Amino acid sequence: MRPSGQDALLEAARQEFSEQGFGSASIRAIAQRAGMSLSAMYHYYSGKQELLHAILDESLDTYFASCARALAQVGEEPADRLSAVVAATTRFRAEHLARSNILLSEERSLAPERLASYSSRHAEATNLFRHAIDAGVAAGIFLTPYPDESRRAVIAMCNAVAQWFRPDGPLSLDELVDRHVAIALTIVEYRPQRSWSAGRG
Amino acid sequence: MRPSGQDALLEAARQEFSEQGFGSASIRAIAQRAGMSLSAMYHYYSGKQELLHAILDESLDTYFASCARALAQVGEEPADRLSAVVAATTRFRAEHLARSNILLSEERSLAPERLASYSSRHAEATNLFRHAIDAGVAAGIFLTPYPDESRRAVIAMCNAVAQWFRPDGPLSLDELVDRHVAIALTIVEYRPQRSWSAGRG
DNA sequence: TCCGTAATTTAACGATCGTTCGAGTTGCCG
DNA sequence: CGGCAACTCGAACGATCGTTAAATTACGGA
Repeated sequence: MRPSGQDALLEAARQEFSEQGFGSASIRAIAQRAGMSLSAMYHYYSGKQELLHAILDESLDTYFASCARALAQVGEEPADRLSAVVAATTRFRAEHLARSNILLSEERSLAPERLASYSSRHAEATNLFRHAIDAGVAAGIFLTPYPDESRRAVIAMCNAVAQWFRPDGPLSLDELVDRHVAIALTIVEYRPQRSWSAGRG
Repeated sequence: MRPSGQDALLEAARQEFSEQGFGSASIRAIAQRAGMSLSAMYHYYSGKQELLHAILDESLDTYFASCARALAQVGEEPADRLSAVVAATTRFRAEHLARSNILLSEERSLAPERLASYSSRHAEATNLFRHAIDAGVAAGIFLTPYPDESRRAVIAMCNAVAQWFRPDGPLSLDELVDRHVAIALTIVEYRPQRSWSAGRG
């Protein structure tokens, strides 16, 4: 069976917002792309803004779930946690190009009331990187003198995937993820220690 | 004396396009911001598209001039050339936030006819990084196993500056440039050699 | 069967958009 | 002074925008 009205609508809106930008996208084009009339759309969402809000919310849910799944499979070692977050973020950017493009460029189109909650969740995502990197620096296994700039560099590397990656490109996603993890560990200047668990206290 | 009509118009358009996005920006708001009537604007530019084209063109001119100036002050050593390009790009992003935001997000708003020439110049900018990095890898002083992904990571780090940097922030621009250069050399895994000039041939 | 709710339709509203037109003003050059 | 070009203006055009209203169909439970 084909996707229900809601799903088809969100998918159509994702494509339009991602391709044209929120301001240039037309809700008539979205409805047509979803195979329904303009008014049918208003039965599900009360307007263009709520459509954007729904997309951003659902996209963040998907992203956080992906990060949580990756983090659940590793221990407390900062290198493993950073690797997990880098891998999850790179994979999300590549597998959800439209979602990522909207997340990364349409924050300005959010109504002021909704911007606060979005910014809060955005900061929460940044903290996933921050905690892993700061923990590694504190433990002496990440030698970078610039934890903040390193974090921004790692995040920027992952985010940029949404701008250039194409599924049919020469590089497989699995290979890209491995390379991004390696580069991220290079950026923070990861130097493994013999025993992590014994190093505490 | 205050800026002439053209300059005031371009500055106003930069602000509006950067804040609202090309699609959402109104040429009426731009004209008002520039202190002239709507029709006066059409005396200088034949439409919204040409306004965007003029901004992108002038921004790229400024960027390339900045890169050329930086490269003219260094020799042929790949590390120096990469450092120069990273410094010039980081500085440009920070000093021209509006220009950078438009350059990095409004390519999709360009008319198809003009997109070709823009993409060509954009690729030329990428090549500044590519040549420096590939030369270093070929010379054996950049040890990164992933020159392409390293290049994308370095460029992404520089580009991201336009999204978070604020002139009144805690970090001075000079200090940020130094850190970005250091991180870029870390990403490509720069290992200095005793004598570069003797290593040729 | 009847009722109520969901789902979907066509039509239209007011607003704003990019663009154009025609006339008016300014200022320089001969 | 006359005239031409650069410049500026208010008003309007047609199109499209987001949104709303009224009316009709589909359908599940009492």
